[in-house]
Amino acid sequence: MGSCNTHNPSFLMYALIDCNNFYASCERVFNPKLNDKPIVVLSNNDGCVIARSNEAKALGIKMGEPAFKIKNIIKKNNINAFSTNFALYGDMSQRIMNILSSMIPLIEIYSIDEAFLDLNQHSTTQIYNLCHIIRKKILQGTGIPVSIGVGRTKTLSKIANHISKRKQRYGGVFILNKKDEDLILNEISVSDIWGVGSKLGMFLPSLGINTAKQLKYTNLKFIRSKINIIGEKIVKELRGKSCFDIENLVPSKKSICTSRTFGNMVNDLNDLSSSIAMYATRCAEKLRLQHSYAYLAHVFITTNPFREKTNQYAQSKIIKFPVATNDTSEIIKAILFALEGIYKHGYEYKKAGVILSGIIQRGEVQENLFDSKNRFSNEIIMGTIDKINRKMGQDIVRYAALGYKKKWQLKQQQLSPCYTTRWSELLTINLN
DNA sequence: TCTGGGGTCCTAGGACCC
DNA sequence: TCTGGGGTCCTAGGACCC
Repeated sequence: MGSCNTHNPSFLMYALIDCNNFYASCERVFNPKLNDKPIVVLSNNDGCVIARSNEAKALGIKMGEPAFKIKNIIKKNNINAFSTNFALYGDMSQRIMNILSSMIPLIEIYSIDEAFLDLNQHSTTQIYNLCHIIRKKILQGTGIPVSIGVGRTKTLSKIANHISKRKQRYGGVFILNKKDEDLILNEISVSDIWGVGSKLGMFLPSLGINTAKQLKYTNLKFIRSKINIIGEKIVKELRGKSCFDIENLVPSKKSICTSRTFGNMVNDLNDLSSSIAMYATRCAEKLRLQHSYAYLAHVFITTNPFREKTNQYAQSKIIKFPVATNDTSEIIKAILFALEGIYKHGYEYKKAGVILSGIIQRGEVQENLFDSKNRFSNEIIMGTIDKINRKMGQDIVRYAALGYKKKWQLKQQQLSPCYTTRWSELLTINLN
């Protein structure tokens, strides 16, 4: 944890580039009929709204709203609803990040649709021109519109981005210069600051702090005592002292989770076991992908908390491996054993998951004197399975515990084709 | 009426992000 | 009837040690 950079020359600038309504825009790229039409993208099981086009926002559809509650609005306004297509969004994201990397030496891929850029080598005029070129290149190369905000710290660049996205007149690029900061921060509500969530968004106003400008001029020690060290860093960032650096190296994950809400209620232990075995398999794959090992595995099951009238049950268990592992069969075995311990007959289960933690790198694995496993040959087997499955398709080679009948499978009734990642689903254009 | 002090490590839970 | 998924960091408090 580095301390804040107190020598932050005024020419040092950060940019935040953010794709506009990313998932909705991805759907649009391959289906131009959707231009100017309202679009929503739904979470797994077509459950909640997780992305909206501007037109859908204008119709009053809220983020996170359950789909069944807005069925009528969707029908009445001919809103195009899509199931999530992460293969498509992930691939589009990669293309955008590749374009950025080719133009800017230091970038941080912050999320699937956002990146921070280090622009410290550039003057304000250069930055302005560069940002417009970036927008144009991404639009030409991928069809995705983006907004760019520039400021003296990451937090200020987030605020600048907020403005560029909401005020059409800036043409998608807003540069927050030092002299204008107080004026702009005065217009920003504390709850719109990066790092201020729902709880702080209510708490800060109770202290009389309503705008970003008010927070900026609040005493540091006061904030430290009332909130925590992150609160203090946010204030410093608002003052132009950079506390959050550009992180251009992708750190390996410290925890790996695979969990799903089921398409249908599940009450049978066998069905639960096959789903859990599948999640353990995905987790182990992710673990091997970053060449790490885990010594803790966590399994959890829960009934549907929204169904208040039915009996509720939620339980979890953590298993500690004698030697850190990334072997799918070993993880499945441990997880299924733990599941038997927490499973209770007579409940309708709605969600289950597996989390791996205690993650370490290859060289850090402590061997155990009483270890009976042949870890060397297991690694070769895992590597081979990964290779085959990557080439031939997920779960072509699978453990028997996964089964084939999937009562718990997702509902995805509005899935768009994988235009960019599956040969059979490439877009075809009729030239007659 | 009184019950040491200080350090480290670990973990559960909360808040935040997209 | 129908309500997502995958992460990170911080803190408080307990266990343990000297």
